[in-house]
Amino acid sequence: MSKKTTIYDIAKALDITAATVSRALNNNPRISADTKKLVLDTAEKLNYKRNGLAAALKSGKSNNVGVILPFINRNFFSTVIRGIEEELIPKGYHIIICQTHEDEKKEMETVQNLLNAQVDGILISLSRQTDNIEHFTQVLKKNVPLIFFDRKMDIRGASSVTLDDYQGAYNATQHLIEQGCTKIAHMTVDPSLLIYKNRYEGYRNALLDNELEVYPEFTVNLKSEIEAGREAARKLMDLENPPDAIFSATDLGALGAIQHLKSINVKIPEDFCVVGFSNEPFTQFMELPISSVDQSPLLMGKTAAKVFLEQMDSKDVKIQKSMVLTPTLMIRQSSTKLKS
Amino acid sequence: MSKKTTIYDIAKALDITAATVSRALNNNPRISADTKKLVLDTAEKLNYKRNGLAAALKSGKSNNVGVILPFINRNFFSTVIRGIEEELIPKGYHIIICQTHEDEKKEMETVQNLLNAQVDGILISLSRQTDNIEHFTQVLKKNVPLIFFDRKMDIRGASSVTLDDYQGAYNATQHLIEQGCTKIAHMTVDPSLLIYKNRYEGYRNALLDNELEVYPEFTVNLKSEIEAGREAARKLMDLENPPDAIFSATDLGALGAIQHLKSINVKIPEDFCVVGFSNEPFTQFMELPISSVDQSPLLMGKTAAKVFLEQMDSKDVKIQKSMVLTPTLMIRQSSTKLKS
DNA sequence: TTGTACGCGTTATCAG
DNA sequence: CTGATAACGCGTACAA
Repeated sequence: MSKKTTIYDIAKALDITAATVSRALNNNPRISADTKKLVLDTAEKLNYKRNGLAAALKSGKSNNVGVILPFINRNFFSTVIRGIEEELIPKGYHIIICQTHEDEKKEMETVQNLLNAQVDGILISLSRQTDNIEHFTQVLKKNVPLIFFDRKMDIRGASSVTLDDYQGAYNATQHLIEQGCTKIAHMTVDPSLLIYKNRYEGYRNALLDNELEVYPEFTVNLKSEIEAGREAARKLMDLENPPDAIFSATDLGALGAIQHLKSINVKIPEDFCVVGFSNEPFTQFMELPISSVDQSPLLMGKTAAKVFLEQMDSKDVKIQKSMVLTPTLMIRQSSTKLKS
Repeated sequence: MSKKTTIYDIAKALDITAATVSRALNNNPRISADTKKLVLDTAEKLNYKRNGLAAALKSGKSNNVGVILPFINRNFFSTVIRGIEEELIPKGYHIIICQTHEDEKKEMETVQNLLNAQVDGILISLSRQTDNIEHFTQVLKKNVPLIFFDRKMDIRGASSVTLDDYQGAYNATQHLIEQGCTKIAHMTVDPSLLIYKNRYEGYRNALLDNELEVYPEFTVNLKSEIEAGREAARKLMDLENPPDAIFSATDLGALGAIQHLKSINVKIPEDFCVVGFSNEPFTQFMELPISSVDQSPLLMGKTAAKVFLEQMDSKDVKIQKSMVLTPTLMIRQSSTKLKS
């Protein structure tokens, strides 16, 4: 089981001091090429492995960053993570991933845990809108970079990388209008979350800009689940004056709606168009591929990571950056009434 | 920005020694209830936060465990992670997640990184079968618990939690036979990976046990992608004597096959049955729901975590545990020829 | 029950 | 260019 070899061991072997070894190992200029090579060689020989913890304790830099998000098992989020990894791992960082399951209390605990673990930064997608920002101010007080992605909160000192949800929704709605739809319904989730509020606004303003009426009964709340989508569609179609299109703020909602519509023999896209949001993979390979708004999750992750790196590079100067990515509408069969 | 408060600060405030504070904070029995309460109170008052790094360095326990897997953005794996989290986070552990993207070199690097970061254990799902086990023996030499899940490797000292892939495949094939299918093809991925080998064996033995012939040309390799599934199905159906059913080792493969079959107007399930493997969510909500073998990912994650905890609890005694979970066949429309 | 003293492995600041 | 020495913050024998 042989005790781990430390820089002290290799110092003894070379009859020099640990300080010199440390310098050799860390590309410190104040060392001769000869001894450096000597150190490196015997380090190899003794199978030396640097103890990250000790270095972290001393330098105050753990090389860990925390990523907090609602769920990991959703393509959007897991792809964001991938983006973050692609930027940060090559720089020697480790990613600690924590799921909140949309639980605010868990979010606060998690932030505390990560701070205690001395992470170098926190990238977070909010679990839900909350008045409580105490845990975030604590992060900032400790001078730990805090970057929101997708679901943000406006806090002095915190950066953010988000999608232009308003624009995405506007484009989707505009597209439906161009397909000839005039009675467009909207399925949203939790309007207290900024992203859903913005999607609603985009929907609403697209209608207004086209001089279409905004019927309150055409906007329904639902959870992001298929059953809820089915149920919501049922309600909409039971209206006296039912819609002829749905712009859903989630893909699963759109899928549920389509399932219900098919069950009552509504023809899509001929008589009814549907657009979802998130561009989850399944939207492509359904029998009836579903139009959806892509959120560039990979880019979002990479961008958030880069913002973090910037903050690290200039920790003295306080930077606060808000970046907004442009969404892309993926037009598929579910909303292709006109063949141009 | 106020420097972080340490146990020294709170010791000074109470005019006692840091050692006492430490004891109070760690439920050490050798302390009076009075001073303990006093310490806890002023710790609260001074907003003390324990420095995990320092504790880790001293105790040799980082409270971090590494989870290494091929991809995070696949329902199976992300759900395993969720299972691991549910067991380990309440115990105060942090989860460091690393993706290998099926790259063996990256896997080896990752293992090294995690060891240098002094993780308390490593849970891993192999990227691909490899002859090189050096990185694993290093883990074991350092007496760090190593637990394989799903994709394992037999190494002395390492534990594993896997699915009974053989049984899953056997059941799926048996089910197809019971539906009246006699010419059953199999789509596999990388036969060098144990899981796929076992699935093949299960398929094969189910045929043999039912006195059906095993045609070599009925087994095709593919990557786990839709296009590959389509392509493979095309090849199979172009045979002189084409199959009347497919048992695919992946769900995406099954989906691709179904897409091709539909495109050439083969009726499913009347004239052709398909079963996949993994029970990915999309299999349920396709227009034609796809039968699939469920792998109990949540349970697998929880079990792997529990095995890890056992190892930690008795680090002196070497435990090596191999657990095998039983798969469940989810029968859906794609293979329901007979209505019983 | 509490204090003393030291070490975990590394890095940084001095001198020399 | 290199050596000695002091931290980083905490835990724990040992002694009192």
